[in-house]
Amino acid sequence: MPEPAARLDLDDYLPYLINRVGSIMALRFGEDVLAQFGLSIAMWRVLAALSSHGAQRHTDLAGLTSIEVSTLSRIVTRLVRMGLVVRAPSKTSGREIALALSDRGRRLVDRLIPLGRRYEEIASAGLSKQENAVLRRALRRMYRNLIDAEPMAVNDRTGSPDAAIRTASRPETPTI
Amino acid sequence: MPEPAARLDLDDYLPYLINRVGSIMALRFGEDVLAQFGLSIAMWRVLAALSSHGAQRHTDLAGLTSIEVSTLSRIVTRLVRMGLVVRAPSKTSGREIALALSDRGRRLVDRLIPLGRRYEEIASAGLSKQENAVLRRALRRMYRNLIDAEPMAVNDRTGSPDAAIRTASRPETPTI
DNA sequence: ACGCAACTGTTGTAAATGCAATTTTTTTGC
DNA sequence: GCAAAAAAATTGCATTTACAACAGTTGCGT
Repeated sequence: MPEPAARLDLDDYLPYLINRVGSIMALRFGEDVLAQFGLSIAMWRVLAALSSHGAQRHTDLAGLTSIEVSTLSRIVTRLVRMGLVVRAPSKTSGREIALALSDRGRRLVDRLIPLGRRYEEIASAGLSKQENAVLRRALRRMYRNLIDAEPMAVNDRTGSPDAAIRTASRPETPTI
Repeated sequence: MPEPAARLDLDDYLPYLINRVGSIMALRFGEDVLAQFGLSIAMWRVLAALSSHGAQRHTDLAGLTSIEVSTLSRIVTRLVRMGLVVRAPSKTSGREIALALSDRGRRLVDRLIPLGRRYEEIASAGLSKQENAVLRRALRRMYRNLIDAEPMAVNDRTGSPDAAIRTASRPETPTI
């Protein structure tokens, strides 16, 4: 007997709700604001992370921004060429490179921040202070839950031979 | 007169929190579950939307999934080739519902739904029923707010009379 | 000191993505 | 009924992305 056909109501499914808000938010902010400055969403994320957390190594920045390292590498190259970011080889370690905002980059970000805040306001209009607080706490909690979660064994009937392998080879976990 | 250097605290910035949760959630579910079925996140979104909302036209499906129409077109082609989706030949005078799950597609989705639900649980573990409800309501409200919002750009002539409902159709790049 | 394993960042390459046509289908005005 | 207009769907093409391979560093155990 097949499953009782567990129905899925998208409009109450958390991953769907989150993706949908994220998509429209990026679309709007990207088109309405960032495009005018010649920036993509990814670039803005990099700049914002550097502004908020200060100078970072490449790998850490990837974790902060949820951008894959190789993708980030090219984005940073572009930001450097645009004069918004500077690369500073670490004195203590020959393999690490510290990334930081240039003066121009900092000035740009400082100009962008109020616009981002404004969009945040627009998005969360109508939410009470409590609701807003709950929302943020919930999102932070979800992130932690997912970071800490063990990979779920999803087996059909036959034992999958690679469960152990998958556990071992889990690269690319945005460990903040 | 320079701005008071409005500081941005990423860990309290809604777009950032949302993007971060969306990224990790997609990464985990995609790697742990979907990969074993030969599906990408985008494919799963399409299948889930068809399951939840029934047969859809191409454009509507794009709106539902926040996937750009041309991208969706190719994804659907692949799903059809995989035998999971059928393009209902739009009868000459009949209804114009073009895309639907095949029997095989429906069976697959029915098997995937509990797994998605499980991940939803994992993600929202530790949240009370009230918090969970607030979270969902907040996300729905944010979506509506952003759909309805006027572009706040500084230039261009005002009053875009195009009241047509805007649908998020961009990327696998959720938010900032 | 040595060698090997793990870390860091970059690059090669195939696949995915988004925009702008282009083609196909549906609606409309007469 | 039919041609024009509008809307929907697909495709061409340049850009972007992710995975893997690579090259250079560091750390650590022996």
